[in-house]
Amino acid sequence: MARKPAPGTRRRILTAASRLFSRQGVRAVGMQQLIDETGVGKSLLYREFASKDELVAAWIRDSDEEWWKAAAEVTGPHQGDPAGQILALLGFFYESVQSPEFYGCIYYNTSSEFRDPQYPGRVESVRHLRRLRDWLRDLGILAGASDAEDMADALMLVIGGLLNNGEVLGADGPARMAMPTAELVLRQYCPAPVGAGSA
Amino acid sequence: MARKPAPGTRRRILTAASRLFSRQGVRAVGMQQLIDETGVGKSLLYREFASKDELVAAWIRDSDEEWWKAAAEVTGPHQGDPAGQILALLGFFYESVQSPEFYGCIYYNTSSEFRDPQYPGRVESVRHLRRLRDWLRDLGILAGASDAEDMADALMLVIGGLLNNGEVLGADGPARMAMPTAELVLRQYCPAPVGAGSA
DNA sequence: GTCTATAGTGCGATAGAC
DNA sequence: GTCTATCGCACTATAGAC
Repeated sequence: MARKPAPGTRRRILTAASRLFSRQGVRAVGMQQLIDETGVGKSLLYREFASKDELVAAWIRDSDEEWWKAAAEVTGPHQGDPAGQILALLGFFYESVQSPEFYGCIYYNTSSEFRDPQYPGRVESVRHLRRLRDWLRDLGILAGASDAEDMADALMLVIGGLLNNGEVLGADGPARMAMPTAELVLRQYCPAPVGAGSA
Repeated sequence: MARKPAPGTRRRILTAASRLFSRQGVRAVGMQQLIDETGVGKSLLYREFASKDELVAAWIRDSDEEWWKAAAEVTGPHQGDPAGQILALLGFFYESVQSPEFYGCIYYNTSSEFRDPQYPGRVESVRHLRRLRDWLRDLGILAGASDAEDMADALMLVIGGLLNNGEVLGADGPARMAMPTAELVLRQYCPAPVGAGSA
């Protein structure tokens, strides 16, 4: 009889791709490298992912999915306190920047590596960032922000600055001001953002 | 006697390199493309720049130099008003993001494309961003900021967020909040940042 | 394995200043 | 014509996608 297809091959490729792409960047990693790392054959790799472009897109989609799960875990304990959820989210970002495993935000980085708006990995990256922005807006509405759209965009500025400066200048560069700056933005737009009594 | 060396060759290569690298990213542009665009011969190109890495570093250095000239012009009219200089600088960033010629910040982008801390183009990029941060700190001191280091880092967050979100999400995304957010930061740290009378 | 593209080298031909 | 900067092309070797 024929050999059964090994389960989890796709997952294994995705895991290796994630490690290599996020560390070294997409363009710096060849398909051969994926093959060497996973031990998977070329034919199988190309059966799972028709092209490198498609693999990149699948990696971004997969990371996006994982990210939302992690974000839900982080904000879960602050159910019913949208401002607290926003701060918890920022704290989550800040932690990830401090990790030795942080090599920059894959959504910003992949967009920066591929400028063609049609490039699948960029399309997925942009989608992720838009979703994040919209989530912040929704939380802003729940928190009673005077202008949730403005607040969401201002917070995206802080997040983008945190992630990108964190990669280039390190966690003790501008990144260290992410939490205070996010709180400043939150105070600007929300009636009683955090456990702050009026002065 | 002999043929004179054509003047401005190096400049011409640098100009073409700047156009292509900033638009498409460094890794996406081949040396052959530079040769085609400039009409320069391969041997001459490699005489001016011993390697692509060196060309990239020279391009970043050159752009850095140009940037500081432009920044001086922008802040010049606000001599003696350091808070005004900071706002003018932020306005300058915001304008560049709105330009149709904006393809993202070359310093953040190049750092994101090359993760090796030793890569010359990254070294130059990091240097540029550090200088910018230090300049903001110096302006903060002149403006009487309560904590100029914190303020400089917070402003770097806004700038990084502006430039990177501007490239990915467009000038009417989070980028539009750059000026209000910078003003918010400035008000937080400076006694009388802009023409703001106490309420 | 195949085919393409890349960085980088080197040489002969040519263009131009004297 | 002489001399040289520069171009254009052929070439290697490596790495890439598929």
